[in-house]
Amino acid sequence: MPELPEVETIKNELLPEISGRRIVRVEIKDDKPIRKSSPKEFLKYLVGKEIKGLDRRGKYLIFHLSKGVLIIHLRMTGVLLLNSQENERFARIVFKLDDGNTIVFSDRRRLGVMWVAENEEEVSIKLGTEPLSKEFTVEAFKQRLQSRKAPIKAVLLDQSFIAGIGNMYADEALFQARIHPLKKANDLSLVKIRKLHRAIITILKAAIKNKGASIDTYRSPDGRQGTAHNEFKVAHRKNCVCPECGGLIDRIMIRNRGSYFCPACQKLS
DNA sequence: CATTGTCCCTGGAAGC
DNA sequence: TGCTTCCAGGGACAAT
Repeated sequence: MPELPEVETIKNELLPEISGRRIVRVEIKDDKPIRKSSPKEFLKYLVGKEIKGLDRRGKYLIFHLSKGVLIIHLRMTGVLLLNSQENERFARIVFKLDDGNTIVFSDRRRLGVMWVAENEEEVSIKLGTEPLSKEFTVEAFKQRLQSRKAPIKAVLLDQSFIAGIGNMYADEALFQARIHPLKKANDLSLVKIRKLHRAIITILKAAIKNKGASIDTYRSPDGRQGTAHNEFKVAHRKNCVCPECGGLIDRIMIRNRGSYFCPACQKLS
């Protein structure tokens, strides 16, 4: 599932290949992903535009065009493949570039979305702090946690609180900080807040270095899997042995999301 | 505003 | 073997 490290990897790998290229054709095999305009208007907006840049904001990809932007969210099973040679059974939208390259948006479960807009403001405005930016300080983190009495796991998944963390990396960060996922956010000690702040940054950076995690269908644009999931200690490891204490990893539901943690290492009290 | 529950979506796994 | 049921979870949305 694409979270911040996966989307960052896609951005890093795609940008040098498509920068300065012009979109010459767009094939819509399935119009479900297209939002906020008709498929016809979507095509008209994109064809002829040059790709000037590519940014990530939270889990969103922002393609900067010669005029306006293309915004893509991959949700659960979306991938962007460059010149895919695979039999693309799940190809939804195909972008053809002026150098012959193609970008294929492929999405097994059809939950991914994309739309064109004048700028990225509508996305930026609703998203919280970027965890890998200078704005993400212990002080600001602590300040904002004070008004949250929900479980810390739920708060980490709130994109308006902090942008880009999803289920996998929230579980990993909480384990590294030894915090129970049900711990109330405004009940964390300063020591725990510092640990969690550090854990979020190190977990995300390590995952980017490993080109993301391929737990489900995730692939980078060259079709390869990431390796970040090989280093997961608790995420998606129910009934596996905790690498720290040898106990069993448990899984509970928090806000309808499976939360993996070590009951022995991550105490609630 | 903060919080929580429901819905979308479908292939693969699990169960019978 | 083949059918049915369940499961995964990001984010929009509504309700409280």
